[in-house]
Amino acid sequence: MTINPRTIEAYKLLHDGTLALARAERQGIRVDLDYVNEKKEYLIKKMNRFEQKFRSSDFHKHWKSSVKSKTPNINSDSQLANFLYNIKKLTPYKTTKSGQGSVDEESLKQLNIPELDLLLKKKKLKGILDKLEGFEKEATNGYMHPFFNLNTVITYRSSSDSPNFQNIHKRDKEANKICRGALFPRPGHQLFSADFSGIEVRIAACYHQDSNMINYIKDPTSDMHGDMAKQIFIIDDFNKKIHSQLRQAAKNGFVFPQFYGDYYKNNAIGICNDWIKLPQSRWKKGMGIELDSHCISDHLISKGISSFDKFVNHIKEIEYDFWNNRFFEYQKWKTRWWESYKKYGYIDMKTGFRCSGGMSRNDCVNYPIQGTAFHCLLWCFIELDRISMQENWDTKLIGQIHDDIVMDVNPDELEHVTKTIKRVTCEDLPKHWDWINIPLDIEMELCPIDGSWADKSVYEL
DNA sequence: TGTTCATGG
DNA sequence: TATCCATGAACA
Repeated sequence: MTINPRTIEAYKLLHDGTLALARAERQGIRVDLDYVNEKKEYLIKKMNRFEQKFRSSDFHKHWKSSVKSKTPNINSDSQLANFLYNIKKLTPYKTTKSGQGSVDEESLKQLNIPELDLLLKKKKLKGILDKLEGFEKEATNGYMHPFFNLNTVITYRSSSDSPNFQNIHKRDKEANKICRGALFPRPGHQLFSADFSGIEVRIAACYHQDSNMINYIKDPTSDMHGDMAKQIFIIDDFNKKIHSQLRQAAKNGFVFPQFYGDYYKNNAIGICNDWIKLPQSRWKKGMGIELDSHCISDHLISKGISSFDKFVNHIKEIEYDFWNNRFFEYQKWKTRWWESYKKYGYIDMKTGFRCSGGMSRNDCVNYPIQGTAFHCLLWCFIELDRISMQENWDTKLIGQIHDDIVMDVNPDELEHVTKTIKRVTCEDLPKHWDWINIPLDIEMELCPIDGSWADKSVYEL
């Protein structure tokens, strides 16, 4: 599969984008190396404690006795898999792509062996430590300069490396605090970010023009994920605010996987494991997350979903309804798009790139959306870079995370900068590309003056 | 070098 | 026919 620009404008987007991103790279972001060293020491000590505890356990003794000649490497996933699934003959919760028993976090948790928690905790800390060491390695004179590439990704999105600025820990609270707590603006400045809300969903709508989807986007009182949560968890009281965890479960366990081409059985498993913590194998009363004063499992059982198999079937019916009723036009677009690819051998992005060569059905409907959504951000990034130089801003663009622009802001310029960002993203961009006939929106976050990236809070214009 | 695991969108 | 895209570490 290859993607090539078909217009001068498409080529120019990458050319100008490369220049704008190069200026952000040169600017860089400040790293507090004393803080990094302090946290590294803390992490190493904590990791050692988990490791010592693990090494003194019966589990480890058994593992050690099972390997010939020397001690097992507790960092080796394949040695662990061999011990668990070949020596101890445990049943793997799931297998990897190549058919081996998996030892990822989910699989180890399912085994319910307390010692494995020690290994998992150590591994989590190791990930944080690696991130800090990456910062340290790439810092010169207290600043690091992550690269932003436009030539590495199959969909013509961007990537980042040395260090990767696009996968710094965020969701885990402790990891967020440690990793982002190492990153600062120039003295006297503030870190700031502006991210497009639901840009892929909105850009997808520019392609498929599904009327129900457009209503969801345009009507601020509507809530697609909330509606799906009501349907999935069978909540009749439509006046009641959907429990935020259930809404998240619907969003990340059903809606997005469905958009990317997943199907009901995986959704059912994912919702149970990752989101409502209801073990499929032991579906019973009093388990899963709390809903009001009782557990989600009790609620589902009371609604007739009395086993995991029934839940799978329930999700199957919801999937049918999702594509054949709720988002019927989106579904038709996917079919048309795929048929057209099979007939002509390529598909064209709204931004002037042509994707040709071998693609699966999922690739075919996902690539143009992912690429185009990023091109929206890239156009804004180029425009803001141009304006910042023209108006001689002290505020600088320093990076980008797919749908998120990151800046190092002079507090005196804050108001002008944020108004300019809002105008460029929500007005100038849709004027520049008239195929954007869906309203766009951004959310902004600001850190205190001299505060770290871990200290950001919502910023209202 | 390919696989698996973590992280992010 | 069945989850899209990346980087990076560690191991075999």
